[in-house]
Amino acid sequence: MITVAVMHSVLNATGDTFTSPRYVSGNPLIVRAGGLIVETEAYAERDEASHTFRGRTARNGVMFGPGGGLYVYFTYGMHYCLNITVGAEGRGEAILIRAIEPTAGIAAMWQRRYGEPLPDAPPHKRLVGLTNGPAKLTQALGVDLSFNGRMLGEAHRDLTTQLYQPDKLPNTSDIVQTTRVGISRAVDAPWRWYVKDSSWVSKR
DNA sequence: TGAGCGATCATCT
DNA sequence: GATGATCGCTCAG
Repeated sequence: MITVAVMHSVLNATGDTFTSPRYVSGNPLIVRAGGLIVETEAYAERDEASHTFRGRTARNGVMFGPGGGLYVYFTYGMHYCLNITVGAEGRGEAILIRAIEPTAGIAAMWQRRYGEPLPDAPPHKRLVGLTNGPAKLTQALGVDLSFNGRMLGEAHRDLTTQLYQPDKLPNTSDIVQTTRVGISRAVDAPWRWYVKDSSWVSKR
């Protein structure tokens, strides 16, 4: 239930100071970027696929914190992934944000992802590629290890969630529940959810 | 269009 | 020393 609630939220991030010659004339801007969460995975404490399965370590300590914390980890030598803790303090539970549908700060996300200004007529395929994966969205939002251990809504380089048009929430029938991606253990646990009709879902 | 694979390093065994 | 909650490029079909 918590996972589905997270999926009904908009994720916003105030990334690093960002300068683009196209949008800024001489002065750097703080850019707020974000999007509707359209794909998530849940990881529980006694879950073989979870970082918390073997107990608390220096790396996964944030996952044992109170709900609403940000657990960011570095993987494959080059990627960051973002989780939001959801369990009570002492329980290693979190939700991996796997994809968002951009709603704000698209120019900033484009610059971060592709290293170039947003073109006048951006190809749909590249718009989707901005944030249709856990490491893609962290790159687009400017999320790195400096966010690890912070709480949602914390000031300065913060990350927040808010309900997206509460009167227009998608029906639960529009949400698909299925197995998680890219794991080698507990592969049958149906702990991934995504918005059925969103182009930004990483894998169907 | 999909399979295969290299990149690259923190973390854990 | 091995592995990984990934991504993007290349190549074959």
